Order: sequence, then C-alpha cells, then structure tokens
Amino acid sequence: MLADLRRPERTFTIRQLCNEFKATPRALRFYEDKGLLTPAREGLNRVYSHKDRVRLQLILRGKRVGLSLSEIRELLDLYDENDDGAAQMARSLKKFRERANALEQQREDIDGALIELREACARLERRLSEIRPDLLPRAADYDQVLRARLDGHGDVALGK
Amino acid sequence: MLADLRRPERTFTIRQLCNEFKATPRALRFYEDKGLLTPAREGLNRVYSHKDRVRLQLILRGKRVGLSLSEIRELLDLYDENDDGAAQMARSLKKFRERANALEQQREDIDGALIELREACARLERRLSEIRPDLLPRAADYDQVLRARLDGHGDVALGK
DNA sequence: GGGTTAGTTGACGTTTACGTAAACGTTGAC
DNA sequence: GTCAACGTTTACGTAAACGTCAACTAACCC
Repeated sequence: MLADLRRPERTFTIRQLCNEFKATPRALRFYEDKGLLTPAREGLNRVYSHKDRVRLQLILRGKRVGLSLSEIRELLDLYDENDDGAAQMARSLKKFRERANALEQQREDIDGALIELREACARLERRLSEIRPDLLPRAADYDQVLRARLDGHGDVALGK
Repeated sequence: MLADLRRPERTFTIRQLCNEFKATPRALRFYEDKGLLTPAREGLNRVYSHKDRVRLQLILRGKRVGLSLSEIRELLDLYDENDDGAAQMARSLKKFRERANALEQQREDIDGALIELREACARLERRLSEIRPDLLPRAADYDQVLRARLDGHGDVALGK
C-alpha cells in the first residue's frame, strides 16, 4: 500500500490516535491545552501530523514511567528548541535518572509498608486463629489478585 | 514518677500529640472533622485521652501503609461498634491483605517503569557517548540519591 | 427536514489531605 | 498594659489529570 503509516504526509484524526493509543479525546485536548501538542487545524478540526503522533507517543511513555505532564513538556520543548540535539539528550538522561531514583525510593517505601502490613496481618491471624478460627479468610484474596491484574495497571502512581 | 504516660487518666493536648507523632494541629482537627477522632473538650480546648492517642497511632499506621482516611475510619468504627472484637479483626485482616496485594501490584508497575527507564537511559547514554561524550553526567546522580533519601519517604504514595 | 456520527469549545466537578490565612479568645510573662 | 504563645472556628486554596455535562457545528445519508 502506498498509504503507509510511516509516510510523513499521512495525517490522523483525534479519534484515530485515541484508538491507537487508547487515550480519550479529552486527554489529547488537555495535552494541547497544556502545550504538549499543537496539531494543525482544518477548519475547526484538529489534524495530527506524523510528528504529533511521535510526540504523543513520548507523552504517553513519559506518563507510564511516572513523569508529570509539566516535566514531559519540558523535555518535549527541548526537542523543539534545540539545534544539535545533544544537550537535550543530556537533560533527558538526567531527568530519567532522577525518575529512576525516585521510583527506587518509592519501591523501598512500599517494601517498608509491606513489612508493616505483613506484621499486622500475622498478628491478626494468630489472634483470630486462637479465638475464632472460623472467621479466618482464605481463598478470597486470590480473587482480589486476579481482579487487580485485570484492572488498572501499567502506569505508575505518582508519588508526592 | 506517678504521672506515667501509660496511666489511663493521663490526658494530652493537641500540641503534645503533634510533637510526639510529628503531625500538625491542622491534621488532628481534620481527622476529627472526618470522624476519626473525637477528643473531649475542656471549654473549647480539645483534651485527648489515652484511647484517643491509641486511635491516632492507628490512624498514622494506616496512613503509612497507604490506606485512605475513609478506609481507616471504617476500620476504627469497627473497633468501637463491635462487641467481641473478632469480626472486626477479620475485616481488618481482609483490608490489610487487599492493601498488600495492591502494593505488590504497584511494585510491579514500578518495576516495569524502571525497565523502560533503564532502556531509555541506555539508549541515550550510547548515543551521547558517540556524539558528545563530554555531556554525559556522572557523579551528579549520587547527589540526587542522597537528597532523595533525606527527603520525603516513609509513607507510601497512594495509587489511583 | 430528520437523524447519526464525529468534531468543537467552555466550564464546572472530582478526589485527597491537609495548608493557609482571617479573626478571635485565653493565659502567663514581663 | 501589652506582647507572645497557644488555642479556637470558618472557609477558601491547592495539585493532577482529566471526566462529564452542555450547547453548538459541520458533514453525510435518506
């Protein structure tokens, strides 16, 4: 086919990008509002270029790793303003490393919380098994694990 | 000393509890507003009993493991209403297990994000070292690790 | 004209856990 | 007397990332 996805002159509607990346129109307009995207217009309608699509990809990737929209915008701005592309790569690298550090910190926090939780669970289990062993829940939590996996996941909760 | 901390008739001012648990008066009043605490009054001033102190401890522990205030309130309510104490222990246990599952899920999300981040970092590092090796940041991130550890940590960021 | 589909803008709502005044009362120190 | 320190209440502000209307338009089909 001549109309390849990669052909630079190909354009996209808001709905196409939403379907492709599983976003909502509201979200794309919101990103535009925040200066992350600036699609062309055809009359009123937004027309997303190939470059816009790439930007959107970067935005969503940034979100997945837990960057805020304003942080993402800073990075995207660099890609525009910058001439050689080396300086902004260095800045991106720095940002990414910071994010990685923050995430590792979050992981430690979670581990700490898990330790506290497990202790509390153990205490409760001991006392319950002494007093009312019939009330001890059992297979129910497997349910929850399964439901959790089908639910919201893939994105990182933003700390702070 | 006769005036032991553990003597049940001992009471506390808002400030004392704040200092002890490193909270702000605003926070304690807020918890009261939300029905988590109901200290006595001496005129206008709040007077926290021994039991109030225990409740506050439970509140803060709940927060540390990432429970929302409304979830904490549900648990605390059970401690009050319930007669034998077994049923609410079972419910607490269930809640805690759910929280543990959710936290484990969050950990996986973070791990996924970290993988993506590390890949991105590796790409950037490769390209930078080819093009502008002088721009590669180095010891700077150790700084950030240290600063991060001194900063906000100990509490779990609530996801979703 | 009527209906459907997809697009637009604008504005308010949601959620959580408080922070931050504003305005006032009480008590003790100096 | 007056200042500071601590307490009180009420109420609005904040941050993030959209969701959820409402009201309108433009295009296409019959």
